[in-house]
Formats: sequence, C-alpha cells, structure tokens
Amino acid sequence: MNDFMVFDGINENDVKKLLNEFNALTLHFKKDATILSNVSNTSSFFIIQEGKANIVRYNFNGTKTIIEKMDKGDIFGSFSGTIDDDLYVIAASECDIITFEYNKLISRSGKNNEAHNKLIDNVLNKIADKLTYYNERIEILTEKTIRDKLLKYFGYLSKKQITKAIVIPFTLSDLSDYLAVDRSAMMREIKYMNDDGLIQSKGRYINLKY
Amino acid sequence: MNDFMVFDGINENDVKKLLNEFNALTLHFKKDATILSNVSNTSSFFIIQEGKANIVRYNFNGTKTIIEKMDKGDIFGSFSGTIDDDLYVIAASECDIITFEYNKLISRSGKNNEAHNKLIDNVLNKIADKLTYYNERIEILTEKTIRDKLLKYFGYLSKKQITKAIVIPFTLSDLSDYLAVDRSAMMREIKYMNDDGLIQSKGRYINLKY
DNA sequence: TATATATTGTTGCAAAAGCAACATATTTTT
DNA sequence: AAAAATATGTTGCTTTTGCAACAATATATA
Repeated sequence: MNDFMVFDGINENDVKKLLNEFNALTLHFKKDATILSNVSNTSSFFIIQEGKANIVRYNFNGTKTIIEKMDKGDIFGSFSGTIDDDLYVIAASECDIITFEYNKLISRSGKNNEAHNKLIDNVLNKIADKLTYYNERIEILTEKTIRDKLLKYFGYLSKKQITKAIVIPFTLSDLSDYLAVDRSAMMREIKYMNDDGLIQSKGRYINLKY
Repeated sequence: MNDFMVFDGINENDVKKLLNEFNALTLHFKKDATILSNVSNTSSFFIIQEGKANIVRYNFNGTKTIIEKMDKGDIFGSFSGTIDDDLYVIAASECDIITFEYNKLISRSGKNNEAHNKLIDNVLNKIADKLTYYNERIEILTEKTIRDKLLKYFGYLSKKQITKAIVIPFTLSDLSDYLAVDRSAMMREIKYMNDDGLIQSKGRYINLKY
C-alpha cells in the first residue's frame, strides 16, 4: 500500500534483537496458500517481509471478494479492521511473513528502547496510512455517479503521480471492482468522458484535460 | 465512535504527569467553532475530552459533507486519513479538546513508562477501531443496490445491538448520507422491504424478519 | 402554545447504471 | 508459435436510482 517498511530506521542488528525478544516467526507461503483464517480473532501481528497477500472474503454464494491487496511492507492482524469472521489472508504470490504476538509489540521491556520506539512509530504510521487509503476509498465510493467516482479517483492518482498523464496501476476490471461499479458501465462512461473532452485515454493510460 | 477513552487504565495522576510532559493544552470550543483547519497538515494530536466534533469538507459548490462524526474519547490529527487539504474539524457541540505534539506521544522519555505504554496501546486500539469502522463502511458502500446496502448495514447493527429489533442511531436522512444514496429512493426501498416481509419498520425502529 | 424547523413519507418522471452477450485485443502458458 | 486465458471495448435492453416536488409528522424554539 505504501512503500516504507516497519523496520525502516532500525539497524539490522536491533531488528534481529527485537524479533528475538518477540519470539517472532518467519513463515514462508506459496501462492494461493492461506496465511490466516478468521482474521478478526487473531492476537498475532503480521508483517509482509516479501511478496504479496490479499485480504479476501468468501461469500455464501461461492464468489470471493478481495477486500484489500497488500504488498511487501504491509502489516495485518485483527486491527486490520473487520467485525466479520469470514475473512482470510491469502498469499497472492510466494511470500515471507513475520509474525509475533501483538502484546509483545505494545508492552515494552527495559532494553532496546530506541528500536522498539521506532518500531511502534512505524506501526502507527503504517496504520495511519491504511486509514488514509480507506478514507480515500470512502470518498470515492460516496460519489454518486460513475463519472464522479472516476474523476475523484483520477484526481487522487494525479496528485500521487504528480502528473496529468496518469497510469492506472491495475487492470480496468480491477478498477471497476475498486469503484464498485459494473465494468461495462464504467467503460461506457470512460468513452463518454473522452467524447466530452474531459480526458483522452487509451486503456489504462489517461490524460486529464482539465 | 467507540466508547473507551485513550486515558482508560491510566490513573488520574499519571495522566496529569503525561499531559504535562507533553506540554498538552486543553482548549474549549463553542458549537460550530473551527477546531482545526487543514487537517492533513497538522503535526498535533487531538483528543476529544468532552463533546462532539465533525470532520467536514466544504465543497467548491458551497455544500458541506460530514466525513466523520466524532464523540467524546475520539482522537484526530493528520493520521485521521486524508490527502485533501480542504478538511476541517468543526465543533458539533460545545467541547473540550486536548492537544499536544504527535512527536511527544511517540518518543518516550525514561520516566512514566507504564502510563506512556498504556497510552500508546490505547491510541493504537483507537486507530484500529477507526479502521474497523471505515472498513465496515466500505463493505456497505461496495454493495450494489440500496437494498443490499441496507441489509448489510442492518446486519452490522444487529450484531452490535445483539438483537433483531434494531434502532437506527441517527436520522433516516443521515442514514441515506451514510449509505451514499438518495433519501427518497432509500425510503422507497424500505417500503418495498416491508412489503416483501423482509423487515417490519416504523421510522428508525426496525425488526429484522430473517 | 403557537410558530418555525427538521424529519419522515410518497410519487411521477428522467437519468444512470446494471446485465448479458458479444467482438477484439493482449498477455500468459504450453 | 499455437492455444488458452485475461483484459478491453461495445451495445440493446431492463432495472434501479436520483431528482423534484410535495404532504404529513414530529421536534425544537420563541
């Protein structure tokens, strides 16, 4: 989701010491393996050391919904935010996951304070980033029309990519999922926006004309 | 949003000491006063000690949107999550706000460790709650039809209120805002749901029949 | 207790969006 | 390089939703 790691700013030795104190485990998963079931009930804390993972809901009708796509450096655990118990974390690629008890993170011992402080700071920042990301999505989803959703999304993207020549970072199908609209209806709207001169686009490459 | 305070589990004396160390200020605001403008750029941390406040966006066309309603015990600051700069925090009632530099919270001195640890734990939990709340809203907003949105919302509410005889905790107008749908269309759908025997409702009082 | 203000409830009509069923293009796998 | 699998692009038709403009209650304020 964001590009920093929770161990940034802590030297490698201190990271080792901390993980040791926490009785942390590093687990390896193959693609599509279940990393965690029943997300809301875990007392553990997870860090994606390497690879990708998704938070997924399996719906009663057999379909699955990707609640969140996570990358290297992302964290998850019961704080990931849900009151549902049908959520899973699934490896989206081969990945290495560090895990330890959430309590260890919070309750500090005397030693290694600097490193521990920095870690907590990083975790807070990570969660804050997650909040920002969620907030952004809510802002988009509360827009009434597909066009307004697209415009808001493009706006955010333009801000992040610091250009009006934006590139959608996933497939258009995924975009329609993200915006929670029908894909064909979204394609139609993109066409209309081209017709109206609002944008000039080809596939995932979009030029904002405003 | 949730019912615990960030100072829960810390004795009053330690709270005072901490706030002193943090150079915290307690500010009083009258209803509709601006507590904070440019939310995303603050380096301060805020706690609602008493009263209510809203995170609000003033749209270019003059309308305002309530992004989040906050109560006693809620916290806000740049972590509140937004990349926009047109957000304000407005007092929704008379209120007392505690504020100090976010840095003070993170960087721990030698003394008062127990209390400080507990505070950070509470803050993490608060933010995690916020995440849960946001996540829930996203889940609802991604439902396709108004009926599905209502059903999902009612489901969550039923879980929280531990009954099928739920009471919507705000006006139906506010509910339509929360669901991001037209109010009259929502009213119509509620009527249809009554007709279909899915629910039995009168105003904000709803009996789930499933 | 009037009066004003806010909330709930209702409806016809128009606009937007979803669905389904394709064709075409691109990417991945064998 | 073929074949298979994904992804993109398009359209007619139907359903859902939004909008606007009300009436009827309920709640707050003078």
